[in-house]
Amino acid sequence: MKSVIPTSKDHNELDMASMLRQAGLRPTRQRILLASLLFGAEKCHVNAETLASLIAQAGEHMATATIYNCLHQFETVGLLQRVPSGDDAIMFDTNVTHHHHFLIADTGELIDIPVTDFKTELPQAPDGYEIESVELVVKLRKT
Amino acid sequence: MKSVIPTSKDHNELDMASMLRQAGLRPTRQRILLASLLFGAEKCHVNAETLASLIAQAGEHMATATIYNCLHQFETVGLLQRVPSGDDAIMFDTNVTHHHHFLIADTGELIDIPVTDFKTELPQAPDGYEIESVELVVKLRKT
DNA sequence: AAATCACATTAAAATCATTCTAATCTGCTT
DNA sequence: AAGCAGATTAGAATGATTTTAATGTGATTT
Repeated sequence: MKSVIPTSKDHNELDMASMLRQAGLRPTRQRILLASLLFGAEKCHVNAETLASLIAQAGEHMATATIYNCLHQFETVGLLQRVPSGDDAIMFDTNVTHHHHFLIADTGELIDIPVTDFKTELPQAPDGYEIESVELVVKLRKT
Repeated sequence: MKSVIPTSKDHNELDMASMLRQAGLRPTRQRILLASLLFGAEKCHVNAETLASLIAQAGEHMATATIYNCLHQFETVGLLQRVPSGDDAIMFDTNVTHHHHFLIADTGELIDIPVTDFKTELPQAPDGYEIESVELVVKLRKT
């Protein structure tokens, strides 16, 4: 017999489903799972591999292609932002506000820098072009 | 009978050989060829594929692994600098001075921005770390 | 100038992240 | 409940890069 009282898991899934719907994405089982993993906690910087581990840890399964599809769809609708990364895998950020990054040289770890932490005077865009985005990466090494 | 008068090609090769030696690299035939292609002209932004084409155009041949090896060695000794790139291939820059880049969104083309073109007030590095490098990428799209 | 040795180069296979394919499945509307 | 567009799937394909294990080559020593 299934309980009628919504559990916190159910509640979370409802949240994620409506978030997805608002973003114009059909709330499928796998998109809801990914959304829970990404937006439920405060995990900030992920790539496909990170997510695969989280999914496995949660005792679930998902095709690799689906993970990539969803990451790109989430990016397209503005739920995620692509970020520069030291290594070869594509990294995404759940923080979609305008901000920059510290990149720890030997680990590849990323740390957000709020834009308010410094000011930049931008160069002029060449004729025929306009500025789409500005990304600053400050690479750090241990002292 | 071999001429004793150095041709301009010979001259160039001598230049490249001593450049390599100064950098602590043995001036092998393939490193000299690559150096000529990279530092002889004003080609600025290259990847392994670009180089392979240039080599083919010059009527020469080189193993792919050698191209990658040399690119990494040139980077290690400071003859090249790695630069961020929109696509998946690793890009190198023959301009090793401190500067930033415009990245044309749809072509992936890079354009140097001299540091003098704008000022940046850097954020404080977290405790235990120091700033190794600062890279600003201004992404452009056609108006 | 021959011998030597560490380092380079090589072709081919291996790897790794990502994308494609073609078949099957599933939210959603009727 | 039926049908359809869109989603997911496993597995094959791709493309950049790295590894492997063998052979070749600069530089140094004899």
